Amino acid sequence: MSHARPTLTDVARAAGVSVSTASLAFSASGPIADSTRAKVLDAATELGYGGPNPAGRQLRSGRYDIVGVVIGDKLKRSFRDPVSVQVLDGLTSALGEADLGVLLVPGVESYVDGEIGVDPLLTSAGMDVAVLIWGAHTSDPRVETLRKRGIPIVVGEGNEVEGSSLVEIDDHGGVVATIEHLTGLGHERFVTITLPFRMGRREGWVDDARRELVDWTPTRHRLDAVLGSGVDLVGIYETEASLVENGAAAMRAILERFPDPATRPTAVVAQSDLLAAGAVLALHEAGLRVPEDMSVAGFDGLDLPWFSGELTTVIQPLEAKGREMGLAVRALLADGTVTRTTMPVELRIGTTTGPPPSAAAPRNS
Amino acid sequence: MSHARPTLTDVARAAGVSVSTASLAFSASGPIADSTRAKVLDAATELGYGGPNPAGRQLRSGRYDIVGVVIGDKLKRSFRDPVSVQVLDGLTSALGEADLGVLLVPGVESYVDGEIGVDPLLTSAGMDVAVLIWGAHTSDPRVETLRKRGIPIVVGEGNEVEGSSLVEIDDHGGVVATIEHLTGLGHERFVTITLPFRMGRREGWVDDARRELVDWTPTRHRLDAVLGSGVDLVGIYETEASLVENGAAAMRAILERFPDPATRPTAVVAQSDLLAAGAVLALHEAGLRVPEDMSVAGFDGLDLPWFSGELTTVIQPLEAKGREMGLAVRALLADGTVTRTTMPVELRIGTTTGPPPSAAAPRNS
DNA sequence: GAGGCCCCTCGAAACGTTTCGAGAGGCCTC
DNA sequence: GAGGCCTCTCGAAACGTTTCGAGGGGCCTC
Repeated sequence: MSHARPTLTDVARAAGVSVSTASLAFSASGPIADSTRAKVLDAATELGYGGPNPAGRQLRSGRYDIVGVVIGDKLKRSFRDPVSVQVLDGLTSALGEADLGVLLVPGVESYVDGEIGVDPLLTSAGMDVAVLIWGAHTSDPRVETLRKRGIPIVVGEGNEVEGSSLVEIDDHGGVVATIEHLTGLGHERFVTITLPFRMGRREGWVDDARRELVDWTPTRHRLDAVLGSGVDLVGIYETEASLVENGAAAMRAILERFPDPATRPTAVVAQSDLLAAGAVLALHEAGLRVPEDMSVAGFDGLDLPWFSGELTTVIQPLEAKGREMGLAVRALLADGTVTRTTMPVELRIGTTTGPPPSAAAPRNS
Repeated sequence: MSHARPTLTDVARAAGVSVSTASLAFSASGPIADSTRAKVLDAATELGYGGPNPAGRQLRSGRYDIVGVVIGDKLKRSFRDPVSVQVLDGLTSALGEADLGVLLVPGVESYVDGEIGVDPLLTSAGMDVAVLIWGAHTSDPRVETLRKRGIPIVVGEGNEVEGSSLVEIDDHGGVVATIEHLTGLGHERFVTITLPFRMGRREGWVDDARRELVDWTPTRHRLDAVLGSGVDLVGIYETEASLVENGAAAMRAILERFPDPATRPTAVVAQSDLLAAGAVLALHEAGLRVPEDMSVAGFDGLDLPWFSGELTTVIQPLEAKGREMGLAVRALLADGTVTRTTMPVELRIGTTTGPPPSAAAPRNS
């Protein structure tokens, strides 16, 4: 008796009220006299009652007040990436304001032979809405699972998924602005360093066949913007992860492939700031100057306190994007409103881009 | 009818079996003939049944299969800090392996006049165990709340909380090894840059009164190790957050307070790698060399790809610590076993520490 | 003083599942 | 051929809460 955890019924009995009244005292959702509430709360304290049992509440009300947040393929990668972290940050604060909890869900359990296993949490955990932070297509097995469970979805950076809310940024516009800035400076030969293409990651130069396999939306959008701009793109280097070391490795590969300064690409468009920063580091390592020998532009607008100089980059409102997703969740929860938002970006011109070397020191000198 | 979501009862009826048998087909926890299971599963697919309702399951079984992870005072800070991120990473993978979900819980809702408000999620969300990643004391209101709810606790880096599992690292040993390394090199005048002291954050030099107010366990352990080592500690600089910029600001304050190279401290013990890295950057900024003009040691063993050289630091097994917490959770869940673990650390001597300037260039030269 | 209205409290009915012990039926063994 | 055991299925009983409509009582107004 003293061992079993007290229930609302016990509290009600001790307070001398009905169970329904006791419930009201906690939920604050119905009319109740202050004196009655106090009586109930006192009885609760007396008995060591820790508040209504969530399971009971959830079952009866049909609400969990929990949002499942599906992050990249590995928790590790998502947490390491400041971009995801900032989005997550905006998202959690917007959800927290509505007293919604965030349940972390790994994206996929396994990736074997192209077969994607859905994480058990996605199939069994209680949640009112699911947020797919990084992309989804209609054929996505995760979408399939959620749809079957009747859980509404908010997608970040994905293809349009029927009946789901979508929040994305103007990737295309950002990259186009970058390219225009660079061509305006006189650049003619470009290389681009891309984010991972798809779940089956690899690192290296991209050929035509591989180019068709871009599956991850931001990668595709940003690559398409370069391809569509008509500039002379002499190479596409695909990375395994958006990290400094990957950017550095990419730059080393670029320098190795184009040893001759005369024919070397003069501008590098990296799809993320960390990749760009890594590229700059590798250039310095090789004794080259930025932007005198090569211009490097990034994407994200991260604040890199350790980076000397300032990256030319596309500032995307990461935290605001997260918040926007949170608002989309709340709209879905409030009245089922499906929304679609595109966040604007802004080109910031830093110290890592400048005129190409041929312009600064003409070939005939 | 076709509108309402089907329940297990509907599936059972459609499959021509009892509800309990249908339940067995999903839970895989009882004996059931393969043919029967197939029949149930087919009926489920037919009806578009997405699996057992979590609320029902939770209510009946009393298990949520969810672990509440309480992070620092602000989600933002935790996510920005690679240290937390790595711990979180290890924790989530260890929990994921047991199919336990991670519910993110902001530590406190508010901090006003020393009054700590507990986040509503802590009082109302369903969870089997709570993990306090960064510290707790017995009088902690969060501990109070959880105890009342009967939720077992795993604490990382905290005071011992009665009846809770604890996972910590050997802070003291790490700092002592650092100090010994530095005194061995001939250093005599030390400064230490500390992590935040407590929830009410401030930045600046620490006087005796403030020194009493250290509330955060790693900060206290590491500071006590310096104080107890008997070296000449000429200043304690407290930071507001463990970030590169805070370390740089601290170093600027140090250089300002000790303008004379002859009396300046020659060794800086920073309580984190980011602080140490920031300190090194600020030294370079001021035209000083590391370690020739000043030695800097950190703590954490982070991998900083952008840092030129290698930090002398104490390597703590962050991810392993997270995993260890996950194991503690599982032990608690399995049979209520309360554990207490101290993880070992290891001093790594890098390129940021060396003999003090007086030794390299004696005063009488 | 009576009628009406508002504020508060109450009882009953779900919400959908798992668990438990009982029991039916089939097969093996002696 | 009968007994026993094993495998599988079943029915009933919770699990603890919220919600809904009904209704009781007090106070204000006329």
